[in-house]
Amino acid sequence: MNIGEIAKRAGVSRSTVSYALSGKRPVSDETREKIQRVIDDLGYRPNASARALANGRTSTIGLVFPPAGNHYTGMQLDFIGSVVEAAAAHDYDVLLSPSGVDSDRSFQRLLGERRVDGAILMEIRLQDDRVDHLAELDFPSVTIGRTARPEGTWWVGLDHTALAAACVHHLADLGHRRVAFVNRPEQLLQAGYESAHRGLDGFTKAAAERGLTVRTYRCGDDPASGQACLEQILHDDPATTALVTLNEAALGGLYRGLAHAGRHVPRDFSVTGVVASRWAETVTPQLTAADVPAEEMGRRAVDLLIERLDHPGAAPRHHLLAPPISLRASTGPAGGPSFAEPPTPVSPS
Amino acid sequence: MNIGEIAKRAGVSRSTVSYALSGKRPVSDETREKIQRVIDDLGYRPNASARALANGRTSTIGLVFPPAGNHYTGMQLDFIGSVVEAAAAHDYDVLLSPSGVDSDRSFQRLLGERRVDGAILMEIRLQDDRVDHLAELDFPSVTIGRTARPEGTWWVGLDHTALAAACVHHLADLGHRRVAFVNRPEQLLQAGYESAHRGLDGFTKAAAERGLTVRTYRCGDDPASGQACLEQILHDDPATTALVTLNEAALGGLYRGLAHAGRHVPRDFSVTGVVASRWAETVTPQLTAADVPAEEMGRRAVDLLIERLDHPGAAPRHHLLAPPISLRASTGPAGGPSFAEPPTPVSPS
DNA sequence: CTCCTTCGTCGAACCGGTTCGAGGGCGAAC
DNA sequence: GTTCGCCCTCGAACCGGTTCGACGAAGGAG
Repeated sequence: MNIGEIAKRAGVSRSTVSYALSGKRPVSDETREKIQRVIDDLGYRPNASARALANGRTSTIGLVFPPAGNHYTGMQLDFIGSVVEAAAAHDYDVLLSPSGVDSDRSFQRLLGERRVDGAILMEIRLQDDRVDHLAELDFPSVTIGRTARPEGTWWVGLDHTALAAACVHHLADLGHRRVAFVNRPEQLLQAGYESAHRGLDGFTKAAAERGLTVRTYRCGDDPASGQACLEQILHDDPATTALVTLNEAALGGLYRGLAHAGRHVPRDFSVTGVVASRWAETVTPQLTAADVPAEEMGRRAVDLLIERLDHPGAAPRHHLLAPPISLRASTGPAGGPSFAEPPTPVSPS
Repeated sequence: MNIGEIAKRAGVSRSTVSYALSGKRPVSDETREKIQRVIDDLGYRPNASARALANGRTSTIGLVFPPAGNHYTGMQLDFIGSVVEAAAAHDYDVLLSPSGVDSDRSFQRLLGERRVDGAILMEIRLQDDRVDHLAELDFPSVTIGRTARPEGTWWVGLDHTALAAACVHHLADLGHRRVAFVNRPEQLLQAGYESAHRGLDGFTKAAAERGLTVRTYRCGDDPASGQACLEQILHDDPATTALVTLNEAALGGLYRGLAHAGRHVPRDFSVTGVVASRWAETVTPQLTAADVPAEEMGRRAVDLLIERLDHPGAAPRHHLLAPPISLRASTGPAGGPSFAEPPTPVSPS
């Protein structure tokens, strides 16, 4: 079931079969039909490894996955799904690489062994050895996120600074004066994760601009940490009336902490942040948030990579996205109705 | 930077370099060290395509992903993560295939073009053309889930029948008599999804055994559908006091619907089901549920596949898992404390 | 009737590894 | 001093495609 077999049965040479399939040289109608008939009969498909060896391209892109052991968030799933889908539309496969540690084994596999034509990197750090390494090699790649100095590289990113600032302004406009910020875990900040740092910057600057009193927290990527973090917030400053979070996975715990503390959302306490819409709509009340357009980002990353592969030497391009805040049900005016309404038999969740 | 270059610089033949690397024939210490030095200097790594072509194995396994366009659930992410991680431990890469439609394009790519040595399939149906097709070809594969007749095949599965029954018994033991079942979407049932059918079976039989009054529902995989479904349940039978769900993605909506209807969980209404622990712990109150051990299932699937690849002709093996119900906070006795306790100022979420 | 194109096809080389059979060098046994 | 055997290394063939140069047949121009 290889090309020689097809050639033999069709009574032509191997090269003719190849040309009939690729169309790179003219083949007579008669011959082409004869070959096609044999191929259909036998269900022949050319061997991907042989093809990759011959023309130097694997038709596969690598998706460098955050290090395993972390808790994966829903956002990451959305990235993966959209990347796979977009790649399929361009006839590319996606190879998953659980890399993260710099130039580790699986990273070497992808590049050194030429398993992929290009790569998409997730979970970018401000200083990122992987990105530097790829740039040095001039290996075709696109990052989802950007380093401290993204000039001259290919990337798709979110304007975390602006998004966090927008959250602050939203809360300030509602009259909130004492606001907490719930960031990603300590270890991710130390590792230099882009979203955590840029989000914190945007929050801090906007809060200073509006003269807010703020406290910032780092919080583990799980509900239990979220709950603990919220208790800490209310312990440190019981007068806090709102929070901004980048921590999707802790969200359920933050809500639970508020419920346990007897703070009703949004009457007594407002919550907002930067979260994938799927999650924002899962919690009750639904979260007012800057929706991370994960699906669009994945798709755009693939499109950029394909462009880079098809046009080597093209000028670097990027997309910086800043989705608007979707108003849902988790924010309200500071102070709330302050019992102007009767304490109706509220239905707790 | 190919094997010939290494050979030339080390002053040996290409085959000697190959043997030095693979160890399949003895090579003198002196020669081996000389070769190793050159390899280290140049950072040489053998080309994966060439190697795959020569020895017929790609060191890659395919993960056949549910069709895109579906909403991905957290459970799927856990499967993917654990499969990638387990595969890396065996020095295999993972190629993602967004297949699902029977014998479609990307399925053909994986098998026909020999991109992978074996495959792991997710989202199995009771009658599954993909599984039949692979069995016919005797292509090494393992399914996460099992068909109606899994005898003689390799799989890792969950005993959905037993799990749903355990949920029913748990509720019946607490005194609930009118219970609803919230299944996956209509279209997945029609497609024959295993979990939806076996879960429904287990629920129905156990409910009959315990003499419960039940209603069953199909519900879209998103919060909005969950909320609508809950409204329907209370509309159809306001005396319903509990529900069992297989629908992770709708869970947030079910909770929201209960809150809107003024039913407190678990005082007025109990909720349980089969859900990944990560989600069960995210909602408030935390869900009493049979935790799907997604991480373990992914790992076992890889282990089985590797075993099958390493020992062609080995007797088919499988793992049927039935994790116990984790008691959390979403179920309670039917009728509840019925205001024996004072209506404390409950904190609504 | 020749000469020159054009068209369609073929054979051979190549991509970068692996593997098999053979052979050179050397020490031990006779 | 042969002969045998072992250890190590080499050359060649092969995996299954792609691609280049060449060549024969047919057709048009002179």
